[in-house]
Amino acid sequence: MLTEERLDAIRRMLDDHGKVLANDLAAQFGVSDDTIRRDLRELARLGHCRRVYGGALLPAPDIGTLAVRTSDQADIKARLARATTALVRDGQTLYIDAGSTNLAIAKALPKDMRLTVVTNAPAIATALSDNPKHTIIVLGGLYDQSKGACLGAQTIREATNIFADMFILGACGVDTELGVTALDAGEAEIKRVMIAQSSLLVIAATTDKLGTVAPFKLADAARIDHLVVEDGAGIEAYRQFDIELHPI
Amino acid sequence: MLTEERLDAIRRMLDDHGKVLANDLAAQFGVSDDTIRRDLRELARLGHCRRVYGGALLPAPDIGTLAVRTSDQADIKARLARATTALVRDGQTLYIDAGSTNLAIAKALPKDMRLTVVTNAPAIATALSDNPKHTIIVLGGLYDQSKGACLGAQTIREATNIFADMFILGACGVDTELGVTALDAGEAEIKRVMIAQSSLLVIAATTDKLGTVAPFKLADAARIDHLVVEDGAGIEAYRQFDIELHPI
DNA sequence: CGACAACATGCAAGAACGTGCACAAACGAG
DNA sequence: CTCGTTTGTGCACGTTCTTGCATGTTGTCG
Repeated sequence: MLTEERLDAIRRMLDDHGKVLANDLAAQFGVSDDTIRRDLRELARLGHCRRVYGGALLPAPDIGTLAVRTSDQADIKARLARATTALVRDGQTLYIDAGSTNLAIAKALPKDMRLTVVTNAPAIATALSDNPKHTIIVLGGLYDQSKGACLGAQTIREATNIFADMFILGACGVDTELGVTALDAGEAEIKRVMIAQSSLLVIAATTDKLGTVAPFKLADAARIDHLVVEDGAGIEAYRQFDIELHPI
Repeated sequence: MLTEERLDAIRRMLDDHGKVLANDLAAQFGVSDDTIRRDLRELARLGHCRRVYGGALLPAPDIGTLAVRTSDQADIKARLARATTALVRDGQTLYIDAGSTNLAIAKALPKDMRLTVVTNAPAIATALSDNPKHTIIVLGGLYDQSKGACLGAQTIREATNIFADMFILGACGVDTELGVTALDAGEAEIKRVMIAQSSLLVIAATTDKLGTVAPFKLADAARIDHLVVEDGAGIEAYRQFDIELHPI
């Protein structure tokens, strides 16, 4: 049997059953476990499966989805959230877009202030469900599962009617030279609108976002008003733009 | 059985019943208590459950009102959900409005069907985040914290543009004489629009909803196409309206 | 307080794994 | 045809992962 035939057969078995066991495959094809492991490694590399101890599964279950990202670096995000919510004043209207850091910020918003929160991330609306003093406006439209946010024309249309005191901009690249950037065209469009409709631009970012550049430009670095980041990560370079730095 | 399969099975049991017992799980999977405890620790670390003495519960505590209702009668709601999702066909467009039963239904939707789900409940959009074959449309607008849904003029305006094969109507009163009713005027308005825009009207209700009447009328009982309820609760009276009954 | 169940922790056995190497078959160039 | 190269495979080795058990600790209930 040719190697590629075997790989194809494994893929079919994965599609049929959702999982395969390395032992079974070795016995079934009459090859060693090592060969099967090599096959699974190759299939995983091509994104056709996800290796687990004992075999492989279809790559369907939530890898890299919001839940995982949320628990990632949870302590840092909580500290970023506390520092960011300190910038909020009673009575303000906030745009908050999607992202796990922004979700942490939403949860940390002071419950005793009257705030209006406008968001295109359903998870953020849900997180604010037990804050009776907050007015929450959801921007609807087509929901992008991987981003956890509503994107597209409908969402943008709704945003153009709402002006805010502050926009808490979610995960993206921040660079002194190339400014603030987003990974995705659809994501970028709604973020640009939110920037245009807000007085202050606030970014809370983990260190890995600093100095990185994504394809779609949102704004110059000078447009940023407040930057909340971990201390030490070469943040001094941002002072030249009159950005208020909040190291944690 | 692969470790990850076991973790997944535990998560499903948690979703269905709202709780799991370490002993039962060990017996059921044929592994030691220690292994189950390790699994529960891992699930708790990922935020999928909350460990308690003897087992684990759904992570209810911080989200307050909505979450309490969610874990309440979780067992019955999971059975209602399974019976309701059996009515869904590949390629259909569904309206799903807010409510803890509807959230359970959304989670139980078959992942292998291409569905378009339109909802005014952010929690339902979030729950469907890991279903890549589903198209999700969020109806935005002013978010009502106590209902967990977007209500009001903006939401209604968006709904008037979307027609669906089926509307899965959430918690309200159902009575043979006085029809389907809602507790709240704002809630009632959006529900009426969703009813008007849908071919089939489906209601999945716990027994306490049957025979109760709320102030705001949504539709006559005869408008209901499918009624999914617990068995025995005097459901025969609904047969006169040509409603398809699905006792569980 | 005492009995007992559930728990955390450390440890050891076995399974699964990655890596490096050797061998054989297939292949192309001379 | 012969030689060197490439590719696929199996084996040996050390490593990592999972699991169950033994230990001592903590929590629950009468």
